[in-house]
Amino acid sequence: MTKQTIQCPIERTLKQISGKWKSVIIFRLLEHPRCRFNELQKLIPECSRRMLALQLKELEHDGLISKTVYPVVPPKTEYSLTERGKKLKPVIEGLQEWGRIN
Amino acid sequence: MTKQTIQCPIERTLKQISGKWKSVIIFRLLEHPRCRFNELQKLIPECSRRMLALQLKELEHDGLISKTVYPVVPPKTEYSLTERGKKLKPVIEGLQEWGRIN
DNA sequence: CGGTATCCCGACCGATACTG
DNA sequence: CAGTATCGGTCGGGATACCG
Repeated sequence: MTKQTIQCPIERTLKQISGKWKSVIIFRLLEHPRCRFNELQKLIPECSRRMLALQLKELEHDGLISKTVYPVVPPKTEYSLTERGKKLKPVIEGLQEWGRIN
Repeated sequence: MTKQTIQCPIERTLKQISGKWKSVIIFRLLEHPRCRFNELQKLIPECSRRMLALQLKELEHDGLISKTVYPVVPPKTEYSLTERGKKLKPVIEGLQEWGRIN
């Protein structure tokens, strides 16, 4: 879990999106709503299965994404952004844009 | 120095602003241009002198802030945002705003 | 398929002391 | 005033193996 020593809003936000893969996961989920675990893996190949699971868990805990588990065999899950998570769109795009031109 | 394994623009940006105190330093410099070392310390009291120096050095290295050293005794330095750093304003404000209402 | 469990190393960061 | 040096603890995250 994220270490918590939050002072100001900007840090609150960064804590929630600055895990190693979180921002990329959110970014991917913005373009690909409702992704399965393996789909996310393919979209972010450098991220290990372990880390993907960890980051997804934290994002879910922070209420940025939600997880749907279908009780089937083999297992099937789907991840999507919550309303709260979707509100990050302009922020994520701002980060993306600044990084692109700088 | 920041570990570098950059894939996409959004991560480039986060690498540069998500050090423990970087975002706050930038935020402070947006409202208080041209800050001395001790002034920043007072603005961010929870940040140790050591960490402040480290973070400032990385921000300078990444071209987000610039440092002016006045050759006087006792020493006097001033930190301010570069043009590149100032362009982060909307991004930082976006982070701030999202954190404030969420 | 969608995860956990375990081991382990290096980066991050606090505390403290020293310096030009 | 504006830093640097050193030590040491914590923890993020990689590699690998296992599971329902």
